[in-house]
Amino acid sequence: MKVKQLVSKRYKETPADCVIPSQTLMMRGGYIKPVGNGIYTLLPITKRITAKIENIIREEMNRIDGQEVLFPVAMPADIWRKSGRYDSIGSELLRFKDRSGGDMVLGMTHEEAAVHLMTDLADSYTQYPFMIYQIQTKFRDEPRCRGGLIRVREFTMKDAYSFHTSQEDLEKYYMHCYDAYNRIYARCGVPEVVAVASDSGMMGGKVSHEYMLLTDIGEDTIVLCRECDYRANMEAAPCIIENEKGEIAPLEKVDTPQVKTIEDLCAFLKIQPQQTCKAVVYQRNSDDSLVVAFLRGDLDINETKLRNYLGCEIHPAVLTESSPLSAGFIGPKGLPAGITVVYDRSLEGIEWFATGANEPDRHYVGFNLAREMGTVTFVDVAKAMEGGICPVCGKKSIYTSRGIEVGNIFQLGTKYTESMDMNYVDQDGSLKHPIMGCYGIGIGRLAASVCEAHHDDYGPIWPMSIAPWQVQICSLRADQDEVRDMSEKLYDTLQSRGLEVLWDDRPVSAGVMFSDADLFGVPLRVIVSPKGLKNGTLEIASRDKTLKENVPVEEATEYIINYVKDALAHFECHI
RNA sequence: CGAGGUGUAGCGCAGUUUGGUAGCGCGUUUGGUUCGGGACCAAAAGGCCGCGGGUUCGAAUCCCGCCACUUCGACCA
Repeated sequence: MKVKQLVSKRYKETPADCVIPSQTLMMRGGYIKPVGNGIYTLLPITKRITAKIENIIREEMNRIDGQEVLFPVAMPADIWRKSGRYDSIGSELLRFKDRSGGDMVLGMTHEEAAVHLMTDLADSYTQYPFMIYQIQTKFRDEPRCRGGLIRVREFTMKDAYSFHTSQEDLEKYYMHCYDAYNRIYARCGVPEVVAVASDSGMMGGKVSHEYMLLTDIGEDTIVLCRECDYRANMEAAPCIIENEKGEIAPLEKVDTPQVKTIEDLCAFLKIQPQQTCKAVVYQRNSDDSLVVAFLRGDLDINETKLRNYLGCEIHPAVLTESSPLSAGFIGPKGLPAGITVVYDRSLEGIEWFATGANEPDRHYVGFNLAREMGTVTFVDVAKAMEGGICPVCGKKSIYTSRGIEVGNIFQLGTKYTESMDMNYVDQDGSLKHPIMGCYGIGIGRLAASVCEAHHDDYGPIWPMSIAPWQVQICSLRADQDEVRDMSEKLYDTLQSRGLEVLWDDRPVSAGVMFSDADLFGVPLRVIVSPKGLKNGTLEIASRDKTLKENVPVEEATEYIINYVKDALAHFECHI
């Protein structure tokens, strides 16, 4: 491909509203063009990258016996009604009507389609296990898109669904998939992507992992241990801390005028946040009934864990004048009836703390939960915190990091096969629901994440395995016959040897050519110039700046081919 | 859904306060000079100033309504 023919345009200036490096560079480099909110056209350069990512994924899915299929994007609502998700999922599921008024949806995930397909096809235990996957467009009407390809509404995803006749078999396969995913990220040039335990959310099921690229611009918070390899999403991480019991003292009600926050309370009483108990108030979405969660004052509530414990959807409460609760002065003792109360286990064993007295401008001090409230049930609903105790190794070595989720794997169980009534006949003649797993990777997000992980100020630095081209030829002064002839010969030879070559023979200044090359991010660059040819050499340089060498013309071809081959072999890829 | 911001040439922006010929830089086209890190000179093309209504002799500018995009938050396999 010649640069002058490439459908693409590079920009010197950063487009407005770019917030992360990959977005800036992909916009400046002519990789993507926004069409609407969270909707992008991928230009040829991006398509070349994503095609390679898809091929790597395909190889790895096939290696674990996956079979590629293609589900529809637009589906009749019926199968989504059958699973129950037509009603349970919010407006991120795009619903519309066809010409005859029938309800339709755009696929945001394909569990329903997978079960629909397999219901007829896998009716005997002898056919299990198996996995089907597809690489296809998803549409999710996200409320908030962000960061170029990092969070969009329409995107390409590899989604896979496995079916099993036992939990053991699912778990065995799940581990194969776990390993396959690690191989995929390594082969795409981001071995730093790590699997973390996660909350399975609306997907149902128990065990799940998210694959995270740890980076400051990530949207998720990851909890990690400095001493062992424990890693979990904040949503799923248990909060384990040590309590100072405190001295037992009589319960005392004190005036605390206008002291509404933990910070105010600590300043007012001259105590530490760990000596307080804070209340967080939610309402159930279904009937707006109140839920109060109490936790140690220095901790934050983990809504996901609270939601899971309650088993229903909730939202932060709106406390008005007429509310039975005194905002800022809520405590365990003397709460009005009819309110669900949840005690976080961070309160367990504290014998002295300050908390609200459920009347304006009053707090209790010397509160002893066991004494005041009797035996209560403690639940884990707080966010894990820096310096907390690792649930695996038990050391106080927990820290947090941000991450981009570039894939996930779930043990689904029978949620969909039950709701959609998919059965098989088992060995003993009984009807059973297959057990499912599902496994997703966002292709565009992965491409952007690789850019996020590997770039400099001037552009992306693509790994050889997914680079849009393997070699770029920069012809400085292509108007001179020697340069043009040498370049063309090299271009033809390399291509005939199976390499992917981008050739820039435009009559532009060296600065423009190099700046554009930086934005293309092609791993290996060959510079053909009058200066070099005078010495009988070509300059060969790597985009990552680890290589810069003048190679004699007659050796250049083999040098380049060997370099590319070696680099590809590192990723288990080949010409 | 909440709070902000922005819509002016392909891209980045000024102009709006105080109404009076629509501008600048980059990019594009043509000619010339340059030539190893975003060169220079000269000429040129390119705009329903987001949309609709209103005020006015006159609106990019003031008023009303709408739309879109966007940032932060809420939300999210």
